[in-house]
Amino acid sequence: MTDAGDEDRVAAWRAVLLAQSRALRAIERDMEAAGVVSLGWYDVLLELNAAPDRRLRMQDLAARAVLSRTRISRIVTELEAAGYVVRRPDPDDRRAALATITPAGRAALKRAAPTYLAAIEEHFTRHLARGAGRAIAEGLQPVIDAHRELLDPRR
Amino acid sequence: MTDAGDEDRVAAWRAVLLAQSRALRAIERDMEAAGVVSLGWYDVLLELNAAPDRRLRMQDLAARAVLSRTRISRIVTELEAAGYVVRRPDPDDRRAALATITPAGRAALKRAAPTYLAAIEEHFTRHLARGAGRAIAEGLQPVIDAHRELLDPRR
DNA sequence: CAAGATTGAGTCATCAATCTTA
DNA sequence: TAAGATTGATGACTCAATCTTG
Repeated sequence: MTDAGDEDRVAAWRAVLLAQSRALRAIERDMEAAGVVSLGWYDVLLELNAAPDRRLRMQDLAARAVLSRTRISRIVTELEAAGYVVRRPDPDDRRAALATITPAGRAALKRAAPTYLAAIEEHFTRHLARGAGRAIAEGLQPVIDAHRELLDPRR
Repeated sequence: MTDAGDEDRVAAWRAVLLAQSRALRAIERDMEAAGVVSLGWYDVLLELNAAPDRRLRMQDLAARAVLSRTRISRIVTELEAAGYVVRRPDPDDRRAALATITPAGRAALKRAAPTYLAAIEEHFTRHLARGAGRAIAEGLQPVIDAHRELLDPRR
């Protein structure tokens, strides 16, 4: 059953799984406690804010964020109700919907940013040894890229 | 709003988040397609199998696996119905429940192991550069340990 | 009254089906 | 007929309340 050699080969995977699930819970708790937008909302607002013209098609949003296509749809509906985003059909391809962040959305993002950054520092970054952050980010990038191509070959 | 310095400090976190969510989905799909136990079940069976006497209290199971205390309770109930685990009160402390893996459970674990290992290789490990696996595992360990202590100071 | 565990009720996320436009 | 997106139904997960034993 999973001998020592196997264990070695899955160690990095299990470390990612454990570190992520532990830190994520803690970060979400902090954001909830601070009364700022949830992590899901934050991620969507962050990507929209960074996008050209501050807007993105649903699909591109899903590819960038850590969320499924359907989940994006639901979250954008919530964000729209909160006034943080507007959704309009893409004039170039009327099947597509463009989500655009509003000034209120940018304000909410700005309010949440300090909590978000502090929580990541407290529950994740703070524990990393010198250089480990870069090694992790660069080490994992090929994994992320490989799956991005699978999802969306044109990128 | 999140300037370049901030981005650097959260890069490792976002990489972990993205790599985990992408790879996890793919691994779960493979296990589902192969008709073997789910990742949740696998994790519990794996920990039980590795434990002294092949058994663990619910709480210790939750601390080791990537699952909450309540979720463990639910999964153990399912595993028990499948005949993969038995649950008995701990004779030393009758408040506690001990979950023990059965021979059928070990067989299920053994059947799932090749798919599990192959999926991790295919969707995660394969993409890592030489040495990156170890750097990631060792780099993240302090994060995991920090949260373990928070959950359970005696360990 | 605290610790270990389970359960009822509610929330969140996903799949498959659907709607609309290309 | 396919691509983009949304939604209805369902299953997974979590919180708080509860039960039992220390």
